[in-house]
Amino acid sequence: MNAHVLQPPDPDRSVAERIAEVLTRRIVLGELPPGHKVGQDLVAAEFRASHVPVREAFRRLEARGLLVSEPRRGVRVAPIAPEAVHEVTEMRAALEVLALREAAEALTDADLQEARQALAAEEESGELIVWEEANRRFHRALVTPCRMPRLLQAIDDLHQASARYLLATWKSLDWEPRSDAEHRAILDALTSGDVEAAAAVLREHILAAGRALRQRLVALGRI
Amino acid sequence: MNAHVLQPPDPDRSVAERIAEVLTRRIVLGELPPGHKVGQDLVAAEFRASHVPVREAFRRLEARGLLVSEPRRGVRVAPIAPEAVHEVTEMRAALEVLALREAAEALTDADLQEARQALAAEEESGELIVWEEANRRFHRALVTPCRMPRLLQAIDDLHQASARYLLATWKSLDWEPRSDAEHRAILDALTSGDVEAAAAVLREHILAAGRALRQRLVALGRI
DNA sequence: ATGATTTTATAGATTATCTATATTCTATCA
DNA sequence: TGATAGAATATAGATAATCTATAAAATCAT
Repeated sequence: MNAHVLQPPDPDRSVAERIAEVLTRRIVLGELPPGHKVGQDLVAAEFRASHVPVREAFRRLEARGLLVSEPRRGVRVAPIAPEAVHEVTEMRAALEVLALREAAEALTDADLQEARQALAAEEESGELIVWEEANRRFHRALVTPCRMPRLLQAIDDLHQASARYLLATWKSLDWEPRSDAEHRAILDALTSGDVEAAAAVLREHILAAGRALRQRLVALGRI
Repeated sequence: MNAHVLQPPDPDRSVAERIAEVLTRRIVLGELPPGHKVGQDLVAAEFRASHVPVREAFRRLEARGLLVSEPRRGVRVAPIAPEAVHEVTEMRAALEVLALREAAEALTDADLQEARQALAAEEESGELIVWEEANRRFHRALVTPCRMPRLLQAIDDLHQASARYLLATWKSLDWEPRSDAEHRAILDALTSGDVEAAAAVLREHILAAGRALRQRLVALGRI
């Protein structure tokens, strides 16, 4: 019996991969809140799958820091704590700056064009989730040319965590479109070939965004 | 039937975790060479386990970069390439420096004492593998106090990769004990409270070791 | 009401079985 | 003889039914 009613069959991707993908999206979007218990049998039933690929998907998300697993007690959606925001922010700053420096010499006009388009998409976006997608596109355009798969994967994982913190903290309601002046400054520096200036702005940009997020999160905690 | 003949039963750790641990050790030590095909049924038979926890162990090691998985073709031990050495080296430099800076204010005399003991163990070691263990102890002592679990996990994973590259490149035969002057310089800087100097030396130390490793690996490739 | 005890639900794992694909072996033909 | 198409085999990925141990919930006795 072919089991994949909801998802397209797609023989090139394993069931575990597809489950991991859907669960990732739900966690990042906040549909599954922090601390939420994710029962393997429930997920298996939903995806018309057995518990084996579900457990494999759990292991993937655990490695990415989206799920936490307690022995004999199953898995839960990772909590959102100010310390974790700080951690992810600092790691992003360190690794994205590294990636940008490594990408710089390989950076083509097409890459810069992609970043410009992402920036335009940010400025057009009226909704947080749309802005966040463009934001990720922008950052990714700058680092992808470094061609370091392990580094890029680590940055992607951290970005996912960041996006989750952002969406959980600023609900679309009270979010207002931001100027993205820093993104523009990074692009200008890169266009004029000043990689170090771009790296410095990128670093401060990530840290500032992290600080804002952390403050807001602490404030929410006090309410 | 209780299945655990070789490993102690230990109900607190899952079968998957124990398999992952043993496979990790084998890959790091080079007992399983790069490119080696790891058959799930073979591993399952060896551990007297079913293929389910074996696959979970595979997912863990895949996330750590020790295994690579091709759909429908199973998993292989990750290759060792000069580009990967460069990548891991740069990531380690970035993240360990971050961790050291964050750890600095929490660094106790006990931590420094542990680092000193590790340094002594390095200098006493006549064998590469013993030295490597002490080396990891040293680096870990400096970063652990930062209390950032995600960062520490990432550093640990990178260290494992580094250790694998080191052991694969310098077979114990042609390795000679090294002075570890840089480790001593880091310790001296920290003892005198100069965190920035320690961070600078740590960074250069990691990068220099990475360069040496990479050069040797490229040379081996040319033979 | 509360603490101890039973019940229930479920995580983790096994075993047998199934399908699809990669690989290997073999036989055929140029 | 050598390349290649096709059959046979091995195995990855997955299912389903079942089992044990434990954590959580419900029940009962005090």
